[in-house]
Amino acid sequence: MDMSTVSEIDIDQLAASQLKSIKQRYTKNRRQLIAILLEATKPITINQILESDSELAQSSVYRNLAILEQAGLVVRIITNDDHAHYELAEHILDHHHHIICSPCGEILDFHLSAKIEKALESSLKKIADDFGFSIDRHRLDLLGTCGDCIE
Amino acid sequence: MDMSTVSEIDIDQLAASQLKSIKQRYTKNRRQLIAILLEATKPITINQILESDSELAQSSVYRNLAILEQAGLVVRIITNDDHAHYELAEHILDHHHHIICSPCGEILDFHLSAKIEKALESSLKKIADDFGFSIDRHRLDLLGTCGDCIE
DNA sequence: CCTATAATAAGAATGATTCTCATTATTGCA
DNA sequence: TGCAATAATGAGAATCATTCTTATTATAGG
Repeated sequence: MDMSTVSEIDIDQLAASQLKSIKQRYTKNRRQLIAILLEATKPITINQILESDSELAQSSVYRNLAILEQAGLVVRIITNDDHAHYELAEHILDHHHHIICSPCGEILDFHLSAKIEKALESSLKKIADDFGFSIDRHRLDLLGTCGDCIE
Repeated sequence: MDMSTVSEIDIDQLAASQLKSIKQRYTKNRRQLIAILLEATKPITINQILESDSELAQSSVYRNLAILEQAGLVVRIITNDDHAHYELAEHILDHHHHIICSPCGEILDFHLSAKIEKALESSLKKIADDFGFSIDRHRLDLLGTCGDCIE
């Protein structure tokens, strides 16, 4: 299997189709956001997006990320950091979790072994049933301090 | 084992001692916050705290919850909801995770079986090492829709 | 009982995010 | 291809949870 679950060409089709299903267009700005998130390889903030492309208007970035999130293409990640982080949804990347540095706010992706992930999922399914919840997804975060911030 | 890891009497001693270690006093307001969180049995928002005791000043509640968090007595929980939720730290309650209803913002606690929790922890320890992270804690959230919001 | 120091609380300030609305782009149809 | 009709854009205003300021009040320790 190659690096990503979905090839870059397919992403455009996927994005167009998922946006269409909520009656939204796949515009130049939205295409650009997807491209930036794809290059980032880790969750990034709105400020980082604005720095990486000075053509983008802040208000449009906020609005379009919200729309991409509604379309299920992008996930917004909230931590104790002031700024939200954004990354592509798991069916575009793959299922993973986040390791978060509390001092600097950086977020990196990590993967659980298939075995533990599976055991966890089946546990969680049972728990959701017990609570009468309908589950969308789970998230697992590791909170601590990265090597750079330890010194 | 009884309902909580630490009995109510011990909490006062614990709170006093943990506050002292960061040179803070265990005042009437802070005692009251601990009591409210203990009664809540689930994570609650600042608004809910203010509603439950009209004597408390909003600014003091914010400040004191931040201090209780620094002392390691309280945990602040951030979700996609606008309002942060607060609950007592895990050495006062016990280690647990959160099931979150996206529509209404409600948060409930759940427990993983000891077996899976243990397997997960040892996995996470290895991953933290690989990343050169020093880990404080992990958190696992189940995101979905509660029974009340499904109808 | 004093005095120094910390905590309190009312309201102002901050800042990420959301909203407004006039302008610009796009789509579908003739 | 040209023309509405409709959607997207972007600049700046508004919102609102949270944090900060500061004058007042409480507390601890000699």
